[in-house]
Amino acid sequence: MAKIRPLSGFPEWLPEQRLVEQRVLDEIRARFESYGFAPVETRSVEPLEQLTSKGATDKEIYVLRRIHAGEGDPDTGFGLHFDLTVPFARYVMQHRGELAYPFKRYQIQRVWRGERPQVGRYREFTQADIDVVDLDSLSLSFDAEMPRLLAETLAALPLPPVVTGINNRKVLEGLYRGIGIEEVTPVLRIADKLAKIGADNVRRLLGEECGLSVTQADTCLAAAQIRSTDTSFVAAVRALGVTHELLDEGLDELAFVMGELADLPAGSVVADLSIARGLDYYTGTVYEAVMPSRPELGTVCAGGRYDNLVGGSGNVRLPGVGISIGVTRMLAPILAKKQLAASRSVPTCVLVTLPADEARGVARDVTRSLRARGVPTETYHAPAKFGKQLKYAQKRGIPFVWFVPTDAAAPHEVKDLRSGEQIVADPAVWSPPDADLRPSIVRSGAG
RNA sequence: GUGGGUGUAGCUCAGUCGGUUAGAGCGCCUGUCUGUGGCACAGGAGGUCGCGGGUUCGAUUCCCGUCACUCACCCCA
Repeated sequence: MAKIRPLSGFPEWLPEQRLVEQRVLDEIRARFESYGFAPVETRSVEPLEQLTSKGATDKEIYVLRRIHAGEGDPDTGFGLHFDLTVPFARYVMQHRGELAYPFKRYQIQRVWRGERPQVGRYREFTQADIDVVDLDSLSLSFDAEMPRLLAETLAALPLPPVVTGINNRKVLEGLYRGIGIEEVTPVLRIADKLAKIGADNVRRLLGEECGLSVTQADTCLAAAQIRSTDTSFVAAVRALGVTHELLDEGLDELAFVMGELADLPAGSVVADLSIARGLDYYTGTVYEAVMPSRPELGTVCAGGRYDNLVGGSGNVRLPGVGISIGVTRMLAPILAKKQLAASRSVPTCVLVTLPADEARGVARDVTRSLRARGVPTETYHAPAKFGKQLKYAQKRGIPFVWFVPTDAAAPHEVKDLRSGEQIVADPAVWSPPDADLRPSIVRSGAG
């Protein structure tokens, strides 16, 4: 029998950690719904051709296979989804006649990637996605709604601050074409690495790997270094002296988005012209969010506009824009280091003690009464010394212990385990302070 | 997929220059403090030293392989 060990890249949590994750997921869902996004859940698997088309080719996909399949038998042709956007595109196509447009949906599910795990990189993790799709054309105002909702959601979470960088593919593509670059994609990839490898390396690689002239490389580098928290990036790009139709279009779009977000708290969004987002299906606005205090985590949220992901055949055209929150990436390192934990390992707020078997009836009545008032309550399972029952509550962090009377004449009492204070209480009316009703999230240590 | 590091108790780690019953701290369980927890003290459970093979009288220790974990590259939430 093999030893029981954790599986790398498949994080699991103790209850006091899972409680934090659940709270975060609840908060995200509430924010998504406050903007009117409708809930959707898709199946965990998609046909492999669905997963491998759409330009997302180099994702490591887990393939489904029956254990009793024969040696030469093919697999089932299904794979676990590696994101929520591709399944969503399939979902929209499948139900396109039944949905109301623009269709706004949110989807919070696990996804799987068969990559080598590392810090902040997992093989099974949770994403929280919002997307909007519309028929034929999609209003640019949704490009601005995404980072707004994202910023609001992240600000409400018990996590370090997150900055969302915004760019527009058309700006870079137009700019590159405007200076005579034919092969845009490899230039995008290298420019995207600016933050990681630095300006000198970007300049060198643009020359070595893309064959750019010194002036071309300098222009690309200068563009990638443009950042602004308002619309002033437009002037900075214009100053490069490049003109191209696509560039103008991209600048207009990005300026609109940044203008729409001008009221957000300072530092929550920034126009960052180095962001390219790999070579996926994005066609316009792109987003990439990072935690400045945890740069090693990399991108914690990402997304963008895709005009051709949904549809692509016939006359059906469903452009979309969306963003994905990397819940596991943001949370897992913090949970693992116990920098955030729940104040108790169980939801229980009150433990009703059981002094003797004859008291079961009374204990049950007290428990029921508390539960009816919304207080998570459990009864100790067997008559035992109070010391043992108190310890049961203590170890789980349950804040209150209820003592049923040992003789009919005596009053009920409730004890606050933290202060040690014990008071006479009426089971029909006593309630804990609101703050103690549910486990709270506690920060500890540095970070 | 490529390269480096590491595998001893639930956790963090000692240790064995190859030699009888493999250790510590924390955690866990029990008891004592006349049915009210935390503290203290006393006791206890828990390990085929990752797995397979080789060398040897003898391997947890040395060698090879393998798997797992981990770090970096690639790529990404």
